[in-house]
Amino acid sequence: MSKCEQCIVRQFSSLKALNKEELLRMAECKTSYIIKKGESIFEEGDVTNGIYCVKDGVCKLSKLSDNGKDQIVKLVKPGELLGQRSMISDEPANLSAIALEDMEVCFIPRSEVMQFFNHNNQFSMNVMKTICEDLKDADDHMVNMAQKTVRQRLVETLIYLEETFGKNEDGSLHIQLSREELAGMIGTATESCIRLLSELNKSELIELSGKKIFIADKNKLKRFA
Amino acid sequence: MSKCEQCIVRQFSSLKALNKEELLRMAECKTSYIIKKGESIFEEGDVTNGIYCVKDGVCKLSKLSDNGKDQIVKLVKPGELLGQRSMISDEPANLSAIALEDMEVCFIPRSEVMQFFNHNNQFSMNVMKTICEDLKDADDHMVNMAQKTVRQRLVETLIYLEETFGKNEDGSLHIQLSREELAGMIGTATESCIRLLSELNKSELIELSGKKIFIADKNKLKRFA
DNA sequence: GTCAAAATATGATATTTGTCATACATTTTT
DNA sequence: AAAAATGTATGACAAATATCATATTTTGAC
Repeated sequence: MSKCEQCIVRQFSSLKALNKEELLRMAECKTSYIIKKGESIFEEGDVTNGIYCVKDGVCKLSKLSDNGKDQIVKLVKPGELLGQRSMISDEPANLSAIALEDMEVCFIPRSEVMQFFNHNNQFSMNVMKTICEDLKDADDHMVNMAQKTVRQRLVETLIYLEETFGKNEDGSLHIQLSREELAGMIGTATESCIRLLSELNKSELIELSGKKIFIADKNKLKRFA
Repeated sequence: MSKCEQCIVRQFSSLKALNKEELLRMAECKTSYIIKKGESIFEEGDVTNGIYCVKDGVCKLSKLSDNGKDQIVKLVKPGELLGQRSMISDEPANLSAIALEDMEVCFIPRSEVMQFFNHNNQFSMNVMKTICEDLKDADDHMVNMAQKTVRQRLVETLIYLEETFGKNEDGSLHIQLSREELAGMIGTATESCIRLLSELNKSELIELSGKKIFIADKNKLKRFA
């Protein structure tokens, strides 16, 4: 059983507020999982009974809409926690968490987290601030979905992906999304997404090479949105 | 200065967890305001320095999009609190709160609320659960904006308005929104909103009479969405 | 490596939605 | 009451987007 004390990603989440004793307790009760690309950590409606700490890899949080399409609500990267809202609301998951890459996650049972939550004020404050940030992001995201064109959303998403997940050595977006997933992020049909990418490519704002996407001129792209 | 102890709407918000002593303290430091229809309680970017408790009247929480249109994110009714997220994040307001009817609200300074927050566990838990609920609603709302047609969103919004704010004696929706505001809720152009209302009217699913909107057959309307 | 399956790309077309113009109705001001 | 301002309604049209069909390319299984 690996020690939570030495886990680097802990520093990036609410868990950074835990003291030595709490970290030892957590190390004892946590369970580590390897999640392969495409597999789910939990799905909409699941009773999770705890939170997950993402140690490595990125996952999508998505929700199946009535029209049968999956809308991606958020991407989650190492250091972030999953299932905090469900834990506090004491409700089943509202979103599915599916790995976009191979992942390493740790599960911490609800009972344990609630102990920290009730006895460590800094920890609970951290969790609350995270949820507040999520709420702000969700509101802003909602306004974008309602008011911006698909092209604007695509451009902004591409820039977000580069700024959040970085580039490979060759300059291409590090995070790999299928066209269908990218469409699911911006809320459009897969074909429309592909068509617009093609168009941006022809305008030389981005470059496509197989699955790889290069942002040729970020500032020009931003202005174009 | 009116007594918070006797305020009925308190029962509907996180404030229900406060004890007698806390209510007395709150009664002493709160400020009551009358807000006229159309006036704002606070606007995007304002530093609020406290929360508002809605005693009477309904307001909209909206955000100005880059395209110059106001997107309505949420409607807030008596018993609900405003500005909780900003208080916890310690950030300026992300949304504007504008009265849709004449309102009565009480302002409770941040310092006071934080006292309750830090010393009354039930209160802070209530606040957190409210924010978690808002987050869930925002995520769901976002998926709807991204995946549903304008017609679907209009139909669902009309049903939501009836179920949440009720009907007048004559059967018309109790809450009065301008066409522009209704368009701002569903995220579409005012003309499109008007046109679709017209269409629903011709299909005899709703009835229009001046500003009044009657839902003729709710089940049929639901199925139609 | 070969084949089948899946993902990506593109064309043709239908549908939805936005924009602009204008008419009509209602409310407010004078 | 008249005039102005605002809100609502509708037509004509343009633009954006979805859908369906069909290539083409890539990936994965064998």
